[in-house]
Amino acid sequence: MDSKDLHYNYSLELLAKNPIFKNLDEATLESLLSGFSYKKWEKNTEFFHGDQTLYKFYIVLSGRLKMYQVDVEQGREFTVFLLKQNDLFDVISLMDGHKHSMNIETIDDCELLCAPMHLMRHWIEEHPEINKTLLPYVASRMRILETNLTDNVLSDIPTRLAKLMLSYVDEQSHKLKLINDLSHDEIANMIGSTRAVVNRHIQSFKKSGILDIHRKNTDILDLHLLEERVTDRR
Amino acid sequence: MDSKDLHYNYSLELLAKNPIFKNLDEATLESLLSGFSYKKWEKNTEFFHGDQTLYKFYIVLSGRLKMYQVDVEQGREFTVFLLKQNDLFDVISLMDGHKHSMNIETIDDCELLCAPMHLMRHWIEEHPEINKTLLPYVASRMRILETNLTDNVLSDIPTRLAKLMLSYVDEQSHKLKLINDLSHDEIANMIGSTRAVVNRHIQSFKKSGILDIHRKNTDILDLHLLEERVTDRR
DNA sequence: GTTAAAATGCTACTTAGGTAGCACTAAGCA
DNA sequence: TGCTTAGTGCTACCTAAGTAGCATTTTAAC
Repeated sequence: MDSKDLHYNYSLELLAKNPIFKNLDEATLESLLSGFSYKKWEKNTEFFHGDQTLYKFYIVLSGRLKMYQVDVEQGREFTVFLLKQNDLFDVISLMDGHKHSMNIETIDDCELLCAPMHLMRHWIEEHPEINKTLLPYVASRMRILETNLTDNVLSDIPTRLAKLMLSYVDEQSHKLKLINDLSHDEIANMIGSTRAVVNRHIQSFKKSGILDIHRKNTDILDLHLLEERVTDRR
Repeated sequence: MDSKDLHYNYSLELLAKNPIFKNLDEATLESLLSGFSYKKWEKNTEFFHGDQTLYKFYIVLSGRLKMYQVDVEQGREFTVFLLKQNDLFDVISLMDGHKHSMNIETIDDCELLCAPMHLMRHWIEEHPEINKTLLPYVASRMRILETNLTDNVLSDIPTRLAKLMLSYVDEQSHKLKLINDLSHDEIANMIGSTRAVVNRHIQSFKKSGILDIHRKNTDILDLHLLEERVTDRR
C-alpha cells in the first residue's frame, strides 16, 4: 500500500486491532500493509470466484460478505461462511495454492485490503511468528465447517434454526448480532433450507413465545426456551 | 521414540514416505520421531475423545480409523473423517490448543505414532519449514469438510452415495478402495443417512446396471452411468 | 459342522421438509 | 404522493427419506 494512500493510517489502525495481527510491532505491520491496497465494494456486489482466489488475498476491514455455493439445477444457495471485520479469505487457497471455487457477495458496503496471494504467502514465510495467531484462526474456520456439517446431518431444521440464533444472540440486548437484518431467504441459505420452511418454524417459535419478529428485527423473548429447542427435540 | 525400539526403523521408513514429512533430512526426521512412541490399536477399539485430544497427537502408520459424532437422542452416527495411512490427528487441537470432542474408532488393526501435543507443537515451531507440507494437508482436510457440507445441503442421497463411490473408485480395477468392505450401515454414516435408505438406493443402482454388490464387495460396472447420477439428478 | 450374530434385501408406513401459489405488507424510489 | 419491488405469512399438496419389522443370507465363533 502506497504510504501516501488516503486510507493508509485507517487501515493500519484496523489491522493493529485485528486479533490475527495485533501482536506485531509497528515495522512488521507496515511491511505487511505495504503489499496491500485498499478496496471498496458496494453492497450486493457479486464475485464469481474460482481462479481469482488463486491470485488475490483479502482482509475484511468492514462490512459483511457471504461465501456460498450454488446448485443451479435446484436454484438453491448455501452460505458456507459469513465473513465480517477481521476475517481473511481465502485461507484455503492461501494454504494449498489450489483453486477454490466459491461465490462471494457483499451484504453491506465493504472495505477490504487486497494483496497478491503469492505476496501474502511470501510474507508469512518471512514472518513465521504469525502462525501463532493465523493457525488458530484457520482452526476456528475448520470448527465452523465441522459444526455446520454435523448439525446439518444430525439435527432437524427447527434445531438448526435455534442453534443459528443462539450463536448470534447478544446476551445483553437479546437481539441478534450480524444476522438480524437478514431476510428469511438468507437465513434459510445459512442452515440449508428454504424460505417457506424457515418461515414456518419462525411462526412456531413465535407461538411458543420464544421470540418476536417484525420485519427483519428479531427479539429473543425467552432465551431459555430457545436453548431448550436445541436440547429437547420435538 | 527410544532408538532401541523394535519399531524404530519401520516407523522411520514410513515417516520418510509420508508426503507431509518426506522432504525432511534424516536428522530432522529423527528429531521428530524421537518424541513419538509406537502404538498398536486393535480393530474396533473405541476412544471417547475430548480432553484427551488436547494432550496427545497421532500419526497413522497403518489401518483405518473413523472420527465421528453421535446424536444420542436419535441414536445416529456421522463419520466426519475416515483416517488412513499418513493421516494426522487431531490437527484442529494442534492448531488452536482447544479441546475437540470427537469419537474415534479403529476399523482395522492400526499402528500409530503418538506424541504429547505440546511436543509436536514445539517441534513445528522449531521446524517452520514443515508448514510447506503441513498447511496444504490442513487445507485438504478443510476441503473435505467443505465439500461434504455443501453436498449434504445441496444434494439428495442417491447423489451423495454416487459421489462417495466416485471419490473412492479405483480407475483401474473399478473396485472401491478403502470403503469396499464397509457395511451399508457404515456407508450410511458417511453420507448422513440410514442403512435402509442406502440399501434402497444401492438396489436401484444395481437395477440400473451401475454396479454389482455381493457381500461387502462392490464392482462398478458402468463408471459413466455412475458419473451421470451425480450430474443429472433424477 | 453348528450356532449365534451381523449384514442384507425387502414391504409397508409415517413424516419432515420441499414446492406452488397467493394475498398482504413494508420499504424504497421516482 | 403513488407505484414497484422485496419480503412475509399463509394454505394445500407432494415426495424423499426415515422407521419398523421381518425373512434371508453370510460371516464369525465355538
